[in-house]
Amino acid sequence: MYSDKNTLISVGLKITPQRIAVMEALHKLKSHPSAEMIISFIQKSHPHIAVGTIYKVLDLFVAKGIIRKVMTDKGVMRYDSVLDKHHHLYCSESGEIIDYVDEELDVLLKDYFERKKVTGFSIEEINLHLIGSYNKKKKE
Amino acid sequence: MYSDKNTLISVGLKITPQRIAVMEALHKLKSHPSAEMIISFIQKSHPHIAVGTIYKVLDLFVAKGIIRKVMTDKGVMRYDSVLDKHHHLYCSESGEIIDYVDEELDVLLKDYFERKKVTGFSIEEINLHLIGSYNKKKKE
DNA sequence: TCTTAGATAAGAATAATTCTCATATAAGAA
DNA sequence: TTCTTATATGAGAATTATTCTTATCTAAGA
Repeated sequence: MYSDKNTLISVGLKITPQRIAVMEALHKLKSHPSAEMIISFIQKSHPHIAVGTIYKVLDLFVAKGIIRKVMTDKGVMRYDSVLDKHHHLYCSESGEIIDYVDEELDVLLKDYFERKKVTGFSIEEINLHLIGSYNKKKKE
Repeated sequence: MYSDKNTLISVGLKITPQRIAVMEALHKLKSHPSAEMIISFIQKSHPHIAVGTIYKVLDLFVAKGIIRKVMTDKGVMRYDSVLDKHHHLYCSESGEIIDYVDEELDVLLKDYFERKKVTGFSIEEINLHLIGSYNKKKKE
């Protein structure tokens, strides 16, 4: 797997301490962190890195395809450093967002949309969002 | 189908002109409007309704289950007045969000997750988000 | 018509993100 | 190794989006 520096080089970006710090934060905060979580994390070890810089670097990484923005209905930006095809579990209790990977599911959805052909709409991506909660099994 | 007033009454809310205006806006702006779109729409005909009131009424409607928040990766709140089970098409060009309804898809997903049983995670809702674009067919 | 619990207006406050521009610096050239 | 310069960053102001506060208004039951 690429190192952080190699990733930057591979997309034509200069290696700066601030960018390395952001990438580290994204990898260590595994749970699709919000901008605020990333900022807090970074400022613990790099208190001099400006908030504006972090936002700018995050936007740059999204633009370069190094990370992706995550959909939420909370009105805050969250980020995903895992680029491989996956879906998300949204814990309605904790707010946690967990990756869900299953190739069978991907095939199922792909087949369905090849059959169904949503008229006039060219599909680029299919994301499944599962809302639920951990552990407390509903007794239905 | 319920009228706006009946909807309010059915969830124990008083009928106020501001609430009626918000409901009208939600029904007329069919495309999962952002808070800003709703505010702009309402202030054309009700310039005296305060922005804070609109936000408060929207939150109240979400809390009462009259409308729902829509997931986006844009960091702004958008709302959905259609409560029936459906999925969304996200147009990556226009930003438009369109409802997608297909019972077969719902059955497919339900069956899949009954077989798969995501360990320790109690599913409340399954939402499919299709990202793509209209009309310009990709020549693959 | 009166009463009052709850709703709203207005704008201040907060939170999240973007912008500006002087200064710093990564990295290629010499 | 030093120099150069195109690009990056810091700092905080500005903007945008949303929430809070509280005096006043009002929906609807009595």
